Amino acid sequence: MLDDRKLEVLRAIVEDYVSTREPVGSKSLVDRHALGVSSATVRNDMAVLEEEGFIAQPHTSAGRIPTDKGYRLFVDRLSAVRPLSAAERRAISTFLQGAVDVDDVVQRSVRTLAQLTRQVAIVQYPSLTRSTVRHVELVAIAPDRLLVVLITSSGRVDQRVVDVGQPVSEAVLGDLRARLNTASVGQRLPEAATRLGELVHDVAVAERPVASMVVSTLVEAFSDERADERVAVGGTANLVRFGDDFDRSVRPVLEALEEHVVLLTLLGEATSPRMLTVRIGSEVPFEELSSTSVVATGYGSGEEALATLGVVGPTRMDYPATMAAVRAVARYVGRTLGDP
Amino acid sequence: MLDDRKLEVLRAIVEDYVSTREPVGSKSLVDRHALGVSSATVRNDMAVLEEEGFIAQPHTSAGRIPTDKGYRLFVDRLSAVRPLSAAERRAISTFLQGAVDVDDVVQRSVRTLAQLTRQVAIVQYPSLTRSTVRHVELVAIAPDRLLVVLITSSGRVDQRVVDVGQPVSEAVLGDLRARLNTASVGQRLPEAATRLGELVHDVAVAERPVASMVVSTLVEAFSDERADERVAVGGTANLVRFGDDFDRSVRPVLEALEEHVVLLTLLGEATSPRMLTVRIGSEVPFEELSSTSVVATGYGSGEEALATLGVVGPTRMDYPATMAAVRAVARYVGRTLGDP
DNA sequence: ACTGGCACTCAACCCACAAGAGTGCCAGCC
DNA sequence: GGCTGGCACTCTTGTGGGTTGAGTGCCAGT
Repeated sequence: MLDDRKLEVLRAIVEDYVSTREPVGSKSLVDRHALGVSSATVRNDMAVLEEEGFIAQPHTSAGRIPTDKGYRLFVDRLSAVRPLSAAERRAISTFLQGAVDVDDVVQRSVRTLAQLTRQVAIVQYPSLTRSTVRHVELVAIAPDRLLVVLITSSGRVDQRVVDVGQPVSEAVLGDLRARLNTASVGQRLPEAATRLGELVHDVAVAERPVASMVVSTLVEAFSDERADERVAVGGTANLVRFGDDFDRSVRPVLEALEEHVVLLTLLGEATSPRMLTVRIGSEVPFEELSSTSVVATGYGSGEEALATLGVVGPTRMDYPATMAAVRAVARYVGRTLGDP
Repeated sequence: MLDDRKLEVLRAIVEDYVSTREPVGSKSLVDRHALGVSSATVRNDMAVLEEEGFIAQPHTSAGRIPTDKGYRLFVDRLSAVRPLSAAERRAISTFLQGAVDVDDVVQRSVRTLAQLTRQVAIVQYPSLTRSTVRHVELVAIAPDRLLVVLITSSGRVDQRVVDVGQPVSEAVLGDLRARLNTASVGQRLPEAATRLGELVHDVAVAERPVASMVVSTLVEAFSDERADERVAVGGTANLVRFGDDFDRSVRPVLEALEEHVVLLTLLGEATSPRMLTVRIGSEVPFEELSSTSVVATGYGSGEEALATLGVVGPTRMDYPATMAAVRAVARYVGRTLGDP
């Protein structure tokens, strides 16, 4: 049904439409791509492609534009993974080089990604639940009040005050501190949580209430969802491009992008750093964003993702370039943030 | 030169132009405002106002629109401070009611302000240098390494590790901790810095190096500029309004608003919570924003400002309403964040 | 000092027409 | 059977001209 040439025609249409932003006709197609056949033949192929739903015409006697289904086929089977230019690589690494802390890394990543893809970039802060415990600290700020400090591998610091209800001696505190650290340091937060839970039983009965309160505070800090939800957005100016139907629908898109929930849903479940998620047009789970596409991937040092990043742009985007950029930035960020 | 009626005419022009977004002519003016004179008279007045540079015509035989100078006069002398409606007040207070921490307050303020004014809202995080010290904590994480924790009145927590180069006994640590707290708690950060500086001389010679290192770490934390620079932006979707010349220039504005430096400059030196800064069109210190106006004010509990917030919108904005909204939100935020 | 009236200007709108790009289809060719 | 050239047809886009109407400036009159 779809022989090689028809696929080739589809690819040519996608490429031309992406670069010119105008419906592409059979004539200009054969001019720009050495297809080896006449425009009439291409027209026939296009008729088939249209019947199959891969392309459409905005109105009779205009050129064709790819449908979401067409882009999907293009992304899945027709696009080569275009490697980044050396200049682009250099840009990424120098941009991220100077970062001083997690916040800075994320900010710079957003910028880099937005500039590279000329689209809206979204970067999720490293997820607490995926990072590991680096250090736990206990401080008595009053005889019966403790300051609990949690430092994670991603560099985030969280601290809370606990009223333990009974005075705690320095010795008990030191013992508890040591136990907490040996049990949790180096662990993923969820595992650390279970380890800490078991730990309570090993403590002398007299100190058990204290230990249990401290542990539950820590566990609460582990699963603090707010930290998980932090997201940085950049390059929204790229939404506005001259001469674009996308242009009229900028407002809803901007509005959607101010909703944290939307951003998080867009990035989706953190995929493995090796995988790239591409959602095209109607595949994007928001009505307002149905004329946009989302390219996202997880980042992290190991196999599993620390968090997710990606870009949002018009369905008519340069997928190979965008995918390459997203993947490259994710790799660099993963390296930078992975195990500092 | 400018008698009362001419001022009245200017005010009518500003109000009509703001609400209709179309150049306003003499005829429609006399229709909508009971000026008590004929359109011909108004025409004469308008000719004078134009000569003086308060209004201009986009092209011959069109209505007049206010110039920046016209808006300036309007803001300075012609606009009454329109009090907020009860509903608006309620909206603000319920919006800010549920906030759980500083981050949350700021996020909610941005949203509230953006919705209320239908413009782009900017809220600066409470400035470290303007808040006070609530608590200082020292923790030995190794014999010669200390964790220094600083908690400020705005709820921000900052901690750093210091290598003091010599072992520190628990007794010395306790002494130092007590001295640090009595010297600094309740002080503004800059004053606290000087107090701490003096404190070093009172310490026994043997511990002076340690004290000095801890103090300099704290002082560094005080003046950490990054914390000062945090700014939240919201309501960018409001930039896009149908049928608007502003519409074409959205891109540069969006770009400008992604620059932290720009945002901070726009908010300007934190003014007293009682003062409202209005910068109109060309008065805004950025070329790209010369068709926008900025309304900003400081917020805080006392006389002096904790930080600044404001909105950015088209020069053709409803100044009285915007100013009232900015002032009201600032007041609520100041109350919420001032002395929690 | 204000008003009514009048001539003038100019953007905006409408309409009609031509140009151009693109299509679909068919008959013919290899 | 698949490809091509040709042709009639469609529909958007651009252009020119005429009209409309809001708005102005000015002047003579109250």
